Amino acid sequence: MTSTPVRALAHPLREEIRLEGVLHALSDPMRLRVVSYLAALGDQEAACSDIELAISKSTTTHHFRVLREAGVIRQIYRGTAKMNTLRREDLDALFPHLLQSVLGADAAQRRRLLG
Amino acid sequence: MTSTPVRALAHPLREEIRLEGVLHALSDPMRLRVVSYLAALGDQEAACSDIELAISKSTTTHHFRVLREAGVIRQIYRGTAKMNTLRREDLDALFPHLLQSVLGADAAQRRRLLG
DNA sequence: GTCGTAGTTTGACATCCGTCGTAGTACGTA
DNA sequence: TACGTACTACGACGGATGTCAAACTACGAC
Repeated sequence: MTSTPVRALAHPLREEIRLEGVLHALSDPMRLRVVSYLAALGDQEAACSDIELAISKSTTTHHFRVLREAGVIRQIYRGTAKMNTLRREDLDALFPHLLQSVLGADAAQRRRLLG
Repeated sequence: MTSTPVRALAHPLREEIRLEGVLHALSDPMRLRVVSYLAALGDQEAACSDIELAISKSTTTHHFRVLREAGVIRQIYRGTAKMNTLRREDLDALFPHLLQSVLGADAAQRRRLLG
């Protein structure tokens, strides 16, 4: 077979993504850090373990799933790793500038609280 | 006395407002409707009862309090009514364009799901 | 086949959340 | 003072949430 789709992951279609779900997904500090990290990578993929969150593995899994089910990130398996990317195109099409302004707000707050 | 500040309500200072709190406050459909309603009014105040939500009075009180404590709205008593306004200036200063893009996203989703 | 790495699943736990109804408080007006 | 309006406070309830530890699965490399 050519690249059997093993261990497929459920993602909402673009039209199934809901604003409330996206906002809720982004309202957790850990998840916001993940999204900010992924945004900084551009199109490059990141494994779940690439992002340093001071929480257990199972909690990490949980947060990534919330982000995926809200339609914020896309996840695919590559060997033993699970790679993540932001669904920028889908989010921008549905909610123009939303992601950008949330990321900007996050950066602003970080600067404000730590700088 | 000249306008004794009876029944004062606690509001977070601008610098106490947190992005996660704002996003969480906005991630509930009822609260998003309130914010959208207030935004449409501009600087004009609205009483809690002006907004038609199909929920009980106590739940309405709860949602307005969440919005106030997150720093999204300002509430003051005027006689028996409690008037609400968006804290646009504070939010725009902290998180430029965030409110605008969330409101735009909300409008877009409404159009998409109902139009 | 064995091992290590990466992530999942399950179950538990405390907390928070959205909701309600009932009873209560504050205020304006008659 | 009595009444109606507008909102609050309290207590309850079911369900979601964030967290963990322990046991498990999938994959690549040796």
